[in-house]
Amino acid sequence: MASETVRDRILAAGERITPQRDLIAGVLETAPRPLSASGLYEAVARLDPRIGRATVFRTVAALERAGIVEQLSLPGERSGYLLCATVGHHHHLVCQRCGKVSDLPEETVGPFFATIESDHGFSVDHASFSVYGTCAGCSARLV
Amino acid sequence: MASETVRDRILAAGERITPQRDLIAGVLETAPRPLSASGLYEAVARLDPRIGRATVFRTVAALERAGIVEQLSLPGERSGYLLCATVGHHHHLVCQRCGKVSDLPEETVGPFFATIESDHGFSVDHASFSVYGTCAGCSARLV
DNA sequence: CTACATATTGAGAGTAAGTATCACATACAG
DNA sequence: CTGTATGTGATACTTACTCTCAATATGTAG
Repeated sequence: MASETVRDRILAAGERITPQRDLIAGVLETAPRPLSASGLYEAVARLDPRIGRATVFRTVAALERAGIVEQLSLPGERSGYLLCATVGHHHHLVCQRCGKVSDLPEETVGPFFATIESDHGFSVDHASFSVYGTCAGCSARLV
Repeated sequence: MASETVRDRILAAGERITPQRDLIAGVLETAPRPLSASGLYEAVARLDPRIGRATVFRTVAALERAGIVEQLSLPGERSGYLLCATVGHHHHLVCQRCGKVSDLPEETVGPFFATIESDHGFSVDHASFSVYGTCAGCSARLV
């Protein structure tokens, strides 16, 4: 099901399907947490060592264009690639205990941007950010 | 004044002052917008070509430790180094027209984090983000 | 003022992420 | 099934850091 969905989303975005893209999307799909560039490349190479480095980056770029993958980047850390369930632009909550990344819906972010516009006269165009902390599941486990 | 303040802030953080650090802090201080790694290195080299690459990065790291510099990073873009007026952790509003970066005060961000905690059961530890758009000044100029 | 322990520097090599190039291969529209 | 636009792999290159190490400078204690 999920695999078919990713295929559909790639096609819907006007991108071609190739075995390499299928494989790379599959790796991202099964990863429990964001993969670094080298982590992704190694995981892909383990499944098919003939896939080149450039193809991995090109595929990630294609998946980003299709809105399927997002790149997380944080100062001082290597950036990570993440397959997103939510369509379109959105933000992330990253749990520092379990590494799980969940999507932050527009409803939560919208009022915040509205505040910025009214308080600072700053017209928000876009923002891409991740909030780090402890997810509900991990909090419960810590009681 | 500003230079003295930066010196004080470096010392207060328990970091040593060296001519190189003074010079690099000065470059960041006069930069109107965030400097990329290479931009910073080139600007520094123009003032003193004997300063090594490693020193520039080490100094930036020391200034980050002292809370004087923040690194902006955005997916798909080179990260930028920025001298911050505000002490402590904070966030930025980046104007896409004039490049000006202003600080986003805790008062604006706090309620947003509170919403995340109450709506998602997600305990926020930290977040470092930049919001892109058009600042009040540029908006006025566009009327 | 001097000496010393400790931190910092510069040079240069090394690593990781990502991009460019180009001949060859393949997806998919017609 | 054929043609063409697009994708692929190999490889070289660029940018952004990081590491090492001998030489040097900082700030403190005497």
